[in-house]
Amino acid sequence: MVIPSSESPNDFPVPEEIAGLRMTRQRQEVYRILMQERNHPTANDVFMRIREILPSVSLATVYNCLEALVQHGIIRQVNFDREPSRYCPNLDEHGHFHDESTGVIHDVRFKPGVNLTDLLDLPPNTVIKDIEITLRGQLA
Amino acid sequence: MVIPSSESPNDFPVPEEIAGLRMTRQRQEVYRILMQERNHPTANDVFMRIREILPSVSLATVYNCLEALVQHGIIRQVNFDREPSRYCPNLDEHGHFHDESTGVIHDVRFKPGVNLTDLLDLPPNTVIKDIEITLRGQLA
DNA sequence: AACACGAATTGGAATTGTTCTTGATATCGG
DNA sequence: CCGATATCAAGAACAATTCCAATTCGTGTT
Repeated sequence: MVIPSSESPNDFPVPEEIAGLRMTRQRQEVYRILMQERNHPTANDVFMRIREILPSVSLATVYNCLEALVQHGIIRQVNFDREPSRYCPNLDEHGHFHDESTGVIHDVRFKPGVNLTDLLDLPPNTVIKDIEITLRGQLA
Repeated sequence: MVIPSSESPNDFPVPEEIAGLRMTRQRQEVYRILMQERNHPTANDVFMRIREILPSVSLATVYNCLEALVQHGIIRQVNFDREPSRYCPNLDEHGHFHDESTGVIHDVRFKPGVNLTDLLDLPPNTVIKDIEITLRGQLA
């Protein structure tokens, strides 16, 4: 059983401001939870975790914080089919492997030297802003 | 203005049964619409189109048909972020490029000889069932 | 420290795409 | 033709997310 602490563990520094975004207490906690739980939690997962420390936070605020962090490029939003969105603080270019037998999502790096857009037959003059690569399967 | 024809254009053969799936009239039409409109339509797009020919079809039936076709590997379901699902009759391995300025979705082939899983740093003993690669950007 | 103002937060209602439920209808094997 | 099974239609239900209005908070300025 997890006993909620009145104070959030300070495992790593949470800046007061990132990329021009005011880091309020709620945003700090949301970010901290993402850094701490590398499980690609959903908004609701974050909501349940944050209430252990800041019981008054609303789900809407969690969504607001997540969106603010995403907009400022501090975290990434990851979608699998129509499942609830998940959030990921790993900013390196990477994909996601969804293990269907456990439900766990693994980050997948590209092999060294791979530049994905080189391998695609893209229309000419394409400006790519974002790539998302997701895999479904099982760890046999 | 489009005048609904009482009969569906028979541009290509629609089998009576595919992969063990009974091809009812509704499923035939849904499939035909997807083959005809390569715009990656949403369920609602298909719904509006099918009513021109079969006015009694319900949205639920469109969803049922699309799901049946997806389950039997006849079409593919494509998701962009949290937007409505889109459907695609192109079964070749390919990605999707979402042009943000026009909203159009382009199929993106891999360059010849590219095997995506070779380029990824996957955990050992991984069985991949499905890969989805989506790109967002603009045609400059 | 008090103030003013914009930003952030809350809680609940609303929205949206999709799924479920129920009863009717069609189709298949015998 | 008959019963079993699959499919369909219509609308209600659902779940994730967004919107809204009211309050609170933070920050910069006197």
